[in-house]
Amino acid sequence: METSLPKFDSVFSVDCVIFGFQENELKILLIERNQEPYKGRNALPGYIVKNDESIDDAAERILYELTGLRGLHMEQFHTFGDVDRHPQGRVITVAYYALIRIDGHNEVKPVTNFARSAFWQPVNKLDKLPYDHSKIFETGFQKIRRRLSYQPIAFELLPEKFTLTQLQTLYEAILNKKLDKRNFRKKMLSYGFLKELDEKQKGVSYRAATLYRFDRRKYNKIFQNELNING
Amino acid sequence: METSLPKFDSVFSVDCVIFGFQENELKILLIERNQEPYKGRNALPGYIVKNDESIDDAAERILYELTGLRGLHMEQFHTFGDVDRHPQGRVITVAYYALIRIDGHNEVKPVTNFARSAFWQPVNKLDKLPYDHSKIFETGFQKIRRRLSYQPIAFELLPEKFTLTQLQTLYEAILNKKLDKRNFRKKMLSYGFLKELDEKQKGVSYRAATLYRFDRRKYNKIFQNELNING
DNA sequence: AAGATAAGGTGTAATCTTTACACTAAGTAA
DNA sequence: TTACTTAGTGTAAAGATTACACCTTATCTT
Repeated sequence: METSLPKFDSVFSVDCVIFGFQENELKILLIERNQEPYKGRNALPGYIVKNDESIDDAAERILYELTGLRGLHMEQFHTFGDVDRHPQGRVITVAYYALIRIDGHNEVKPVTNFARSAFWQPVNKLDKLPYDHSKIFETGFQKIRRRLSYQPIAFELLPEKFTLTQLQTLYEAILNKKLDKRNFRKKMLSYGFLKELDEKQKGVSYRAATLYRFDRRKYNKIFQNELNING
Repeated sequence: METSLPKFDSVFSVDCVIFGFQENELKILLIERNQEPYKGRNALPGYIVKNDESIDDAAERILYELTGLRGLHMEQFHTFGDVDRHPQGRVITVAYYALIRIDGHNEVKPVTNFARSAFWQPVNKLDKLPYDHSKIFETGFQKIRRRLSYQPIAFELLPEKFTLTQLQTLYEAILNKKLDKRNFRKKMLSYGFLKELDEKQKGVSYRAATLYRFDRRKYNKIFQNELNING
């Protein structure tokens, strides 16, 4: 299958691990490939960096072309450069992650026809991915897990208004362990960047929980200080 | 100066930020370049990755060729890919750092003639470096600083036998702040991976301090657990 | 309307960690 | 012997983390 493909010398590409949270599950964004190799297989959104664009710019462009998502804050986390990681030749790939709120405003849909479709896949229902994409995903997952333990990045993933239980469920999904409800709430509220709203959850068949909103201004102030203390 | 140089299409390179500790100063390893561009200037050890080697392997080889150092544990920390970061064309560079004990067994000396010399330069006496090497250094420095705050990596930099004051001075150099002597000692000793020796510091004109040795076995055990707790 | 169901919401005591702080001890040099 | 310089040590207060269980409130069912 792969032998008839053209050989090229060396290129860089970008691969994206985009995390979202939907129906109480942590998910990542996959595309269905519409090109050989691995045509028809699901993979991380990724493509080749152009010669006249920085890798950061490439990451933005590629994510947009393959999924329609734009303007995310993406962060580089590792570069994968094994000789045989790509069947067509030497491809070194820079991996990025981002966290995004899945809502009505960001339907995912490829813009070019390199991808046939884009969709959210729960992280614990991931099949083996082509190339070394499974390894890339695992590395990225570890990075956000570690990062969550010193920076409350989870808000990026939640809707604008959320309940404390949703927040906790998300933490549990990322950290992969149960947390104590009272301690979790105490700690989160103690940060002071959660604003309690005069609104309750709707459409549940039990007692509705209070909604909260994330106050980015306060968060930045606190996080700034933390940086200064450590560095 | 740069216009007469050959243009190439796109390549990957590796740059190394190697930290050492000598005479109570934190230093990094620089080379004097023996090739255009920037011939005669001091720069980070770095060179082009071959087409048939992984970037990790390339990092090892390049460091050896330019400085004579071998077998270090190097860790990738960031990839720099701005379009114009290299005057001759598109060069994306993967940056690595390592921590090393400077002692009699690792004289630094280039093996190829791409570098005229290799030497240790105190981090707070660094001039502006060519390419974006200053930025690469800064990023690497930030990474080890952050890493030090959750993992006691400083031992890599010290001689086999060291005093607690040396250890503290090193911490202070990396974190760039004064630490409390009593609290520092209490904390370091509480980890349990420092072994007190029956030996004292020699050649000082004041009361000699007790020497300690780092117990890697115990350290690994503790660090393993920490990983499990957080992940 | 009463009862069942299901999640929401709350406080305290014990333990551990971190911080702040200052003097005596020991060795060398003059 | 004295002066100098760094080594080495303890404690109390404040803060953070952990473990733990019950009542409340809304909805749904009968």
